[in-house]
Amino acid sequence: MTGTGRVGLTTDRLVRAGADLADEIGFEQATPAELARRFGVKTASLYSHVRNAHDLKTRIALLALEELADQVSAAVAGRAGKDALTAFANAYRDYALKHPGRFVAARFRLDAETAAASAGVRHAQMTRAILRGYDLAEPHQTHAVRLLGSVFSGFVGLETAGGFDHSAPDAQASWTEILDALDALLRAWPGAPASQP
Amino acid sequence: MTGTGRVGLTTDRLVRAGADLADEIGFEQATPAELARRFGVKTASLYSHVRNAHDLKTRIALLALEELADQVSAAVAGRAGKDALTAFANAYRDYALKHPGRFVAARFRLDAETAAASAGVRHAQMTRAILRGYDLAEPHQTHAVRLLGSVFSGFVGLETAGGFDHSAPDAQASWTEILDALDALLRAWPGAPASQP
DNA sequence: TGCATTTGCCTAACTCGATTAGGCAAATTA
DNA sequence: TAATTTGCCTAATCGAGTTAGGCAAATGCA
Repeated sequence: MTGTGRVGLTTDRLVRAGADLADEIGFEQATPAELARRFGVKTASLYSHVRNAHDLKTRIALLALEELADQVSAAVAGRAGKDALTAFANAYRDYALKHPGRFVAARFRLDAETAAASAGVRHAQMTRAILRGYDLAEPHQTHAVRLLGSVFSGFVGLETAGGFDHSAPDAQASWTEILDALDALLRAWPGAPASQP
Repeated sequence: MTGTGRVGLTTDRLVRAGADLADEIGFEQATPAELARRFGVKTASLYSHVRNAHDLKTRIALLALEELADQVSAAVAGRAGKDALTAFANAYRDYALKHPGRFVAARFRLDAETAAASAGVRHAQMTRAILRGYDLAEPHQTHAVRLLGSVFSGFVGLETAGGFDHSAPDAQASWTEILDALDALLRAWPGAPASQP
């Protein structure tokens, strides 16, 4: 803002500020131009730290995936069964509600190799870990993993998009009951043996 | 493309072409500039038919919602119970896979009044109609509606984003089993009375 | 401490998309 | 055929993204 010499730009600072920006004004609006404005710097100055606009978004996405994986991982640690399921789901949803821009970023389309090196794989691993508390053999386990991913991403996506805004009851009530339902479903997954020794 | 006089632009033709464009190159890339190029026309010429870029996207979204509601409604007609559930889900998913750009458009954030006047309300009604075949009193019914919406939108969203691309088994297998699971879940929704006269 | 080198941000310049205002010719109507 | 409407164009502005090259501050080294 003040025209004072160097501001101390860094790829990392840009990405972090970009993520904050995304939370404030939306991931799509988190552009190099706006970011430069925030730093009191000319847009061109960003280009020594970030390759281009797409690169910036990719880095924000990777940061969000990382943060989200950390939160979920911390929440799930030491829990099992429904307890773990709930902790996972709530950590995921809470992150999305607290960081809507980052959440959108986490769903940004990454090219295959970037995705493979991202924290997205930790998400998959953690989802699978949740199912350790239930009795699901393959391929049922994979199907269940995908169901959980679908429900979480779908519900939170709809919620953050305002999909539940103009109807009762509030989203929280549905969320709680849906987690109960998912737990019941996982314990009695059709086609999988009910473990009854 | 040929500089021949008038091309016959219409709001309707623009929106329809815009939807096709979205399916080909992505909803975000379905811009006035690209659309004008397709019609062999200057960008400025679109502005007598469409207010601006946002208006264009809104209209594409409304078209997609309408089409999707029509497809789903046709598929569900005359069916009940699991049959209806499956028909609904498959119509929804098939539409998304065949029209990825339109599907993204259907999830475009509309302002409240536009949304209220859109075919989005038909979607909500139809989802609720599915549950007629199951025995769910309020508020369970609403929670179940939201679960279904979450699963469908979540699964298809992940699938079209390539989320299931690099793992076995294929998405279709999971989809089928997830529908089985949802049916079972709806028939034994926790907290709701199992209708056993 | 002084100099050389790196490096960070700037200016300048270009391209392209969105948008508005106003013009001219084709289509429509009478 | 004359009058009017209407459709697409030209011209022009603004802002975003991006690249190339410059100058000064920071840093490294003697």
